[in-house]
Amino acid sequence: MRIGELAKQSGLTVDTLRYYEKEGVIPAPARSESGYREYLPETVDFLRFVQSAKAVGFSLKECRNLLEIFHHRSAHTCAEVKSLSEIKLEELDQQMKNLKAMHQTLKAISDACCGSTESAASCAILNHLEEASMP
Amino acid sequence: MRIGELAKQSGLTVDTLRYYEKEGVIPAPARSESGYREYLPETVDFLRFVQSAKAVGFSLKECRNLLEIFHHRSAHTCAEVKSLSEIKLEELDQQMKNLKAMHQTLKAISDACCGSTESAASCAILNHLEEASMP
DNA sequence: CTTGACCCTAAAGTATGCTCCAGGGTTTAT
DNA sequence: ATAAACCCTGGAGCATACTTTAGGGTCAAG
Ligand SMILES: [Zn+2]
Ligand SMILES: [Zn+2]
Ligand SMILES: [Zn+2]
Ligand SMILES: [Zn+2]
Repeated sequence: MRIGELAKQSGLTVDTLRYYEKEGVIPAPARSESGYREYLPETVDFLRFVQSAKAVGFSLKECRNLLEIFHHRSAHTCAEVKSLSEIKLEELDQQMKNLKAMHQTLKAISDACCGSTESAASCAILNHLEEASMP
Repeated sequence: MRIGELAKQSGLTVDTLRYYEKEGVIPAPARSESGYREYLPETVDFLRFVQSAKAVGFSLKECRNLLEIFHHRSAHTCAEVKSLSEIKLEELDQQMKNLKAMHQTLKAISDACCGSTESAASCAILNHLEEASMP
């Protein structure tokens, strides 16, 4: 399979595939005489794995590490894999907390604004942003 | 006030201040004979405003726009300001939803893994990532 | 045999928000 | 007068995940 076909089957672009190769996410495939990349069918599975991992928040570098584990799974443990998941879950949690705090603060400020089409000369939002104390 | 003093009072670095100037976040100040930036005291307030806006999720570019409004608030309306807040609140909401969905998916996958120190040859996490169908 | 579709590389560009560097003046205190 | 501390500029570097560009081979169909 050449890169265009792999792109079609994986839903990624050829540019992305070459980028993933450069970044070590997918292994460099064999080359034809003319220098074309020749992929094995299972590469599609690897890419699906990567896309799934990305979809739950893993960075490309983390996907690369996960895929490395996937490649020789018997040399790794469930504990190791689960630990990576739990770390990521914690990160997601933290990010949600941050967003929630931002949302709450902004909501409170926003609610204090009348929203009228009069001048913003004494707009509560602007006032709050000016006065807010950041620790 | 020179840039070092402004840095101290605002809690930002001189590099950041010069960067903000280049990006149009804060106006270019007057210069001394020797070319040093000479800031007015209210610049500290502007920077506090920017930091507050950043803290509730506004990007630097958005902070720049908000500060522009702040600078001649009487030429703008509460409706305009509140609209910007509400758009940002929506964005924060969307980001939280995305994170929540990622978290739920990963949590479910993670819970299916035994976490043992045995081989990951049949790890539920790896299996799920490989099989997961992404629409 | 030519045209279009496909493939190759290295390098630069995009967006965000800084941070650091080199090389060189200025101010301030001792 | 000299050294520390401060200021200046332009440009590069970092992290992330690609995308685009430029210039140039290869392959398959008609
Ligand atoms: Zn391994
Ligand atoms: Zn208002
Ligand atoms: Zn205006
Ligand atoms: Zn497992």
